[in-house]
Amino acid sequence: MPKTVNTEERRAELAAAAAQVIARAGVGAATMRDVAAEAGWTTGVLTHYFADKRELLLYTFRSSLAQRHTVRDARDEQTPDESLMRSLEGVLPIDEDRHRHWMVTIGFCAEAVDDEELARAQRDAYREFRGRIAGLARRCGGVSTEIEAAALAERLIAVADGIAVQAMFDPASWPAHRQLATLHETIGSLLRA
Amino acid sequence: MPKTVNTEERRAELAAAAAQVIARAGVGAATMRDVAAEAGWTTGVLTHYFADKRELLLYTFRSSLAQRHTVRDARDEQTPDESLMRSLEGVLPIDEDRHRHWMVTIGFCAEAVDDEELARAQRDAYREFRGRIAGLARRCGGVSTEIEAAALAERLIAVADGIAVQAMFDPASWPAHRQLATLHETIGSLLRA
Amino acid sequence: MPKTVNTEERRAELAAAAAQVIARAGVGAATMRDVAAEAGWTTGVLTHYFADKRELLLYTFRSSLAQRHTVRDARDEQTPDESLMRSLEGVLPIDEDRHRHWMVTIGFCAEAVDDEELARAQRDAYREFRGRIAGLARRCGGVSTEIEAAALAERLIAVADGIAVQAMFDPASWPAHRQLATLHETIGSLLRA
Amino acid sequence: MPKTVNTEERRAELAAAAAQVIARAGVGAATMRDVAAEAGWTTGVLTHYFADKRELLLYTFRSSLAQRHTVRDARDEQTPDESLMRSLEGVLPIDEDRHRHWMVTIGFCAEAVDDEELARAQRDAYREFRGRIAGLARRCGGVSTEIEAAALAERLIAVADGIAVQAMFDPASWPAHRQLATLHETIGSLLRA
DNA sequence: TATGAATGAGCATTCATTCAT
DNA sequence: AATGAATGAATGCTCATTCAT
Repeated sequence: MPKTVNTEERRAELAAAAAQVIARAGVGAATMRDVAAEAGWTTGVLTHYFADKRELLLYTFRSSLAQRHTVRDARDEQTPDESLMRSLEGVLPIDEDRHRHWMVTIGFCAEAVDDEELARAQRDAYREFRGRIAGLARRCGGVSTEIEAAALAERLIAVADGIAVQAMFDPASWPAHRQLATLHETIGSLLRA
Repeated sequence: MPKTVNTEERRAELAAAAAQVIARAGVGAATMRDVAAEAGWTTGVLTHYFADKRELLLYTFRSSLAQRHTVRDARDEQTPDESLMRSLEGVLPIDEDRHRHWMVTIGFCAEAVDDEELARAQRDAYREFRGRIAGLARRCGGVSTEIEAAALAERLIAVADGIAVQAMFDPASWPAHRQLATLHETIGSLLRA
Repeated sequence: MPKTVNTEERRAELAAAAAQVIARAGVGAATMRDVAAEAGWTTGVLTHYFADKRELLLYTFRSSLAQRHTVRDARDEQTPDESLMRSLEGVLPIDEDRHRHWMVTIGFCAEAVDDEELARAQRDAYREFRGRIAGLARRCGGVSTEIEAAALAERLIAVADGIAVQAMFDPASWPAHRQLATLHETIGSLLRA
Repeated sequence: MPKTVNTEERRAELAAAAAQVIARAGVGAATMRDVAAEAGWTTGVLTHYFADKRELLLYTFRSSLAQRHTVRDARDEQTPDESLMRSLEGVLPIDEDRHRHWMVTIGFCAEAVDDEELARAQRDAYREFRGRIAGLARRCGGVSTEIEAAALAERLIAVADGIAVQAMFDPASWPAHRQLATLHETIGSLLRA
């Protein structure tokens, strides 16, 4: 009986290595060799678990995304207000994981140009996140209709994303506490208005 | 008597071609050959005006940025409020030029990982823009100190960037008028609060 | 008590799969994986029964050859004239088996360059066939010496091979009945002369 | 003004190197690197003059074919009988050039499986040759119709090809003089009949 | 100034082969 | 006996870069 490997686990392991390399050196510099070496395997293993580099990248993006959701879901026993705020905080690059996820997202975005499937994956991820935030906003009260909730979600996400982008471009100006403070204040203003 | 060429003009022309290719196919797929072909020249010309690909990319980013500022500056005879709003609107990918600029920005960002000079260029661009917005915010009234103006600028930019990012990821959901409407409403809320 | 396998049968089975893949896609495209899949096994089985790909190819060639002889031998209760003609007809790619054998032969030949053992296998096969045809020619009458028989065999084989080669290169021009007619007429001329 | 290269000449030069490598080591072993090295260039040159390996192979086959025709054409001031015989002799691997051409042909044939364009190139080459031989046969007298000429051409080519194949498979048994003698005798028999 | 020929390092990918189970 | 995970060398090909003209 041959040795059997948990395929999904192995794929996740390799995707984690890919995310690491992308965060460290950029998508352009993330070669199959580098990813394999980062994971402690040879290139042959990479092609054994992923048809090609594109599939690895797609899986890495989805995996990075799923990981963030998992973290959030683990804390689900919270008030809707807390839940909403935690979800939006999850967007900010305030720790290594979230910073890495932004790197993967940017790299993925750069590769998604001219690739409909990758673009769709990104779009779907965004819509799913917007739906999630809209749902939480609804449960928080303050909006009465589905449409209002969606519009509010867009604004809230805009603020979080906007802070994240600035923090990615100018990390020195944006330590974690400033990102969080700015997020809370801006969202406070928005909800009060 | 050798033919004389306006070096800066030629560089700008080549950078425009580079921006076009990056927007169409992504940084990863933007080869020297493609850029040269897009400009109607051969690769030799590219290497004649730029030391290497990295320099071309850097110049392309700065050039794309400068072009946007030029557009804005041309309309400077406006009230401070109008000026502020126009500057923030300039961030949104609501026409081909601005969409292309975002493509260049994203591609540049993906390449800037692990390259301090590129990262600095991006950071400086951001800081310069923040300063500009803070200045306008000051002249609009409503904030009394330099520090308050900077903080407000950060929030305003966050909103504009956040909408832009969503629009880039999901263009179908974000036609120009929705981007503008959401920007105006969200910033209205912010200024009122 | 381990399962016992008839080694030779298994090797023949695998060689048949190899012949099939070579005929379908060419030697160059006949990978170990493809051959194993064609046979319904995994690559591990292939390497279990053959030391390496070269050995598989050699065995496949010999196996393909032996199969043709078996077919001929089964019809051995014939007059010498009939036997001779049937043997020469056996060269023509007029059915799937014989077409496949030519494919294997051509592929084998392409690989035999720079490989003395493979070249020898091919040479020996040819000599054995020539001897067989010479023997039949002798029994048919018309030649009196061993040497004359060998010379006649060479000519007869040349005709059959020559038709076969043309038929392989341009199958549309050479349906089975034309191959047979041309063989019979040409050999008729030769024997009459 | 840049250095200008005669593209066709360079392509022919590279194709000659490819033919050399194929004859020496087989198509399977003829790598781009080997061919480049044989020609005294780097791999980049190969891809500069040929889109890919397949195109190189196709060009090499056609080039090898054209070269043979050129040789024949150079001797065109001959009686039809001589012309016919020289053309058929041209098929035999009796010198290095013709041997190399057979190697290229066999390798090409092995690659043409599953590749309609290569197969067509080979088929067309054959038909063109048949037409040429039929034309010569007609001018020699002995056949009265177009159809008879074509049928005769097929037989003549069959004999020449058949001898060539045997000579390729068993060179030791087939020195040049034996190939020629067998060709002349067999074709003599055929024409007399 | 502009060309395009030439370089060669580097890439993703393929694949025969090994081997623990 | 059979599996399939893993290896890693080798392949075709890309492409930034150099440079003689």
